[in-house]
Amino acid sequence: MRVRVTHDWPCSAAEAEALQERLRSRVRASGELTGVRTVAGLDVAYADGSDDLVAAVAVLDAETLSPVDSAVVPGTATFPYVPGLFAFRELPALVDALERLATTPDLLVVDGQGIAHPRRFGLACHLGVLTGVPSIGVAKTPLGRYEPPGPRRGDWTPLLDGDEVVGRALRTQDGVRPVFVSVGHLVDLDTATEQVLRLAPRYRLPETTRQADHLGRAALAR
DNA sequence: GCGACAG
DNA sequence: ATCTTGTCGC
Repeated sequence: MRVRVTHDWPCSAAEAEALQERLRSRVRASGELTGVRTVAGLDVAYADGSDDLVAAVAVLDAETLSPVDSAVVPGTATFPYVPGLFAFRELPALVDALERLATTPDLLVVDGQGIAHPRRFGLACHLGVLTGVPSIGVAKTPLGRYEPPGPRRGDWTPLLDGDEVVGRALRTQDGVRPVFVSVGHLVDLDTATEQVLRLAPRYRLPETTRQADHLGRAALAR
């Protein structure tokens, strides 16, 4: 698929924050996603503690969850890890990987936050805006506060930043820790929740994320 | 002001 | 993110 990078790469934390403030206005946190045929999972694996990394994208059939396309590319993180600016570590390699895809997925499922971010512009929003493809963030740990949801698959509670609802703590399987779902771009929170549940019929994390994770690890081992 | 803080 | 032992369950 083709990705339109519409901005210069920031060279400092201040520039990166300013870019997030600028791009956040392009985010559309609504939409119901009719006719989703394929879903992409995006993940990055790191070589030990270094900045060498592998970006992996796994595209699955939305119905059967079987693989239909994938891309795995090596890269290097140029930004230090700073919560809030996390996207700038993984973005370049993930964009490379997306560009090597033979197809254009109908939905992006990103390992990290979307709107649930100090400036409402997490990695999932950034990728959604750059691609114009609907995106959602599924994080393993929250950036905001939440009360534990009920114990059953499908139970959820709001994820809060102050008094603002920025996402949901969602139980994807009975008795497992919740995942943290937030809107990336061109979808509403109900739809995002519904998609994550559909993509996680058996395990805590969506099948898209798991597939991408496996691809990345396998590439690191070589 | 201080602490907490996606991967 | 990544590093680990043991343990539980299909």
